[in-house]
Amino acid sequence: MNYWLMKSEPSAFSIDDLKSMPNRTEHWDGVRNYQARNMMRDTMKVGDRAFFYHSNCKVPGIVGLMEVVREGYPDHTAFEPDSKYFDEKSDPNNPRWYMVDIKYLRHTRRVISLAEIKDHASLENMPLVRKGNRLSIMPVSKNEWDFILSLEDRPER
DNA sequence: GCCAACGTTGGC
DNA sequence: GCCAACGTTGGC
Repeated sequence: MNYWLMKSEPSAFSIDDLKSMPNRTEHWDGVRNYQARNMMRDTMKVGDRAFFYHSNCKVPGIVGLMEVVREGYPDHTAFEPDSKYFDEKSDPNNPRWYMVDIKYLRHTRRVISLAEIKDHASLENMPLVRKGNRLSIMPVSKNEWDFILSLEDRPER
């Protein structure tokens, strides 16, 4: 099983939005970065787990857990002229952008903030805390996954 | 293939 | 709102 971290701005799509969807499931559309695209298209598998990360907000951090329930398939919003994710260069016969379907599992018992993640030496290799990294989807090692989950029941600092 | 200009991301 | 860092674009 692979582990991931997926960013979303809560003002656009939050973990509560995901939880409120039918079957608590939604497609993760709008990713327009090739590295992230490749991971969704080639690497993410049904059953993989992912952290839901709130970015560009008051307290950026990990807010919940999700599960991949459908593997990479073409992101149809790229073909819709009215979508904010429209990309005229994405040809339906040779789609440029892919997405996966993701299901809400639960909120973390508290927000694991970016500031806290930065404080732990065992998490220093996460792309999330590397300078200038802008990947919206990134792999998480099993050790990092387990360590972050262990933070949940430590008192908030 | 280089690189300047531009747009976006995202923390602060 | 600011701005550093990065990816993309397009002229040459």
